[in-house]
Order: sequence, then structure tokens, then C-alpha cells
Amino acid sequence: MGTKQLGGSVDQADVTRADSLAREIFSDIANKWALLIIEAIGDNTLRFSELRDEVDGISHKMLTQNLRMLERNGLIERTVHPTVPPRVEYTLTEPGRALRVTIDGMCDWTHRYIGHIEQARDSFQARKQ
Amino acid sequence: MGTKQLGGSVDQADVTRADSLAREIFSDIANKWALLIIEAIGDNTLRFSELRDEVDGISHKMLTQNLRMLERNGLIERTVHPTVPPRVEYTLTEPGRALRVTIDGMCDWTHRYIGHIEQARDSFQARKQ
DNA sequence: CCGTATCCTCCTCGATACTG
DNA sequence: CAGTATCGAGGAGGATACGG
Repeated sequence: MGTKQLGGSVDQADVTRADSLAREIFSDIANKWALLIIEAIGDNTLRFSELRDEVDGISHKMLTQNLRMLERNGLIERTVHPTVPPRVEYTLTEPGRALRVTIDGMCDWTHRYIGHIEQARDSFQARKQ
Repeated sequence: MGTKQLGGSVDQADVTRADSLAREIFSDIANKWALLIIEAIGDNTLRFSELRDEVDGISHKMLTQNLRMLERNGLIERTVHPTVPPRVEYTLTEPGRALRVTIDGMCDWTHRYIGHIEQARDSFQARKQ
């Protein structure tokens, strides 16, 4: 992450602080559940239970945990409808939608290279007998 | 991931198999160490020890483990120079370089929204007292 | 329905030491 | 220098139960 310094008038302490913050954010975001949740929300407004169905294999706990994290970082917005039973909906914020674009890129990449990868795995397997 | 089906002549079994493979690949790739390693290599040819220095905070074990995984999936190429002491170099393959582009996108995103995120964290903190 | 808390398991990850 | 193996601690993550 320590790429692209912004030389000039910026205090060195601020730079390193920003860098460590950037690493922290990157570590938060760069995990499969977070990325899959963002993909799942996309342009939609989804309820907790809908997300649970949409993101397959995710547990109740992982979902809440990642939703909190994403809310904390301002990537999603959480709106509670004070009805009974409660209705909680999640949407992407503008930063969230921006990140989504790059995640879309990763998904496209996966589909584009899935053949390459399968071959690579076979040849790797063969190399190691 | 289960988006974008390719309808038509494709056998359903193949579709689900490809989908589960895609998820598996995504889970492999979408972790911070893998992404940081790919970023670190970039256009360079780096030795093991150089990578260890470049990707800060990574342990010896995590590095080897992720390098194997990336090699297995054909994202990096590993070349051993049979000298003594041994010299092992890593570069990105074409799929690796393609993925790198999207990772660059994530890094850019982080830098662009770091301010938003900091604010979001503060306001989140405040909301929860 | 949604969220939190508790418990318990497993496996990730770091430290260390050893081979080629 | 690069890689593997081993071991132990700690956190991740699942299951369950309960509260609002």
C-alpha cells in the first residue's frame, strides 16, 4: 500500500498515519465475506435475512459481524424500520458503490480466467507428481 | 458469484461445477496477503526475501503458503536458479497481471475514500456513544 | 425479524528449528 | 537463501439460546 506518496507540504507523521490507516482499511475490506456481501447488495436494498440467503455459506454471526464492519467504514447504510417484527434494510453508500465496481472487476476476472486457472492447477499437480 | 449465467447449450452440471470452482478461486484470492503479494510483485521480478521485506508484516510461513497458492492457480511464475545459495524469483503471469489491475483499483479506492471512511468511523463511534 | 452473547471447536498463524 | 516441519497459543467462526 505504501505506494504513491503525495510529496510536498504534507507532514511526515500524517503520511505514515494515513498509510497505516490505509492498510487497516484494506485488511478489513480484503476478505471474501465483505466482498461477497457488497456484491450481493449491489443496487438492491436487502434485508438481513435476504442477505443471509443471497450470500451462500455465510453464518448468521459472520453476516452481522461483517455488516457492522462495513457500516462502521461507511460502505453500507443500515436503516431500521420500527415495525414489529423489525425490518432492517441495507444498501450501498457512494463509497460502497465505488468499491463495488472494482469487485465486479474481480468477478469478471474470475470468470474470464477460470479456464487458465483450471489448467494451471492440473499442471501444478502434475509437476508435483 | 452466481451471477451472469451463460444460458443455452451448456450442461447444468457444468454450470454448477464452474460456479463452485469460481467461488473456490474467489475465496483463495480474496484475502489480504494474496492481494498484497500481487501488488508487491507488480511489474518486478522479486526474490523470496525481497517479497518478505516488501510486504510488511507478513511472516515467512504466510508468504510461502500464499506463494504456493498463487503459483498453483497460475497467477505467478516461480523460477529457481540452481546456484548456491539458491535464488528463487517470482513474477506475475498474464492472469496475474490482469488481476493486478483490479487490485490497483482497490488501492486507488482506499486512497480516494480514506477521508470518507475516517469520518464514517467517527460518526459510527458517536452513534454508539 | 434482527441482534447479541456464550460456549466450544478447529485451524490459522507465528516462532522455532532443521534440510538442501 | 529458500523451503519444510512441528508445536502451541489465540482467534475465527459455528451452534445455540435468549432479548427487544
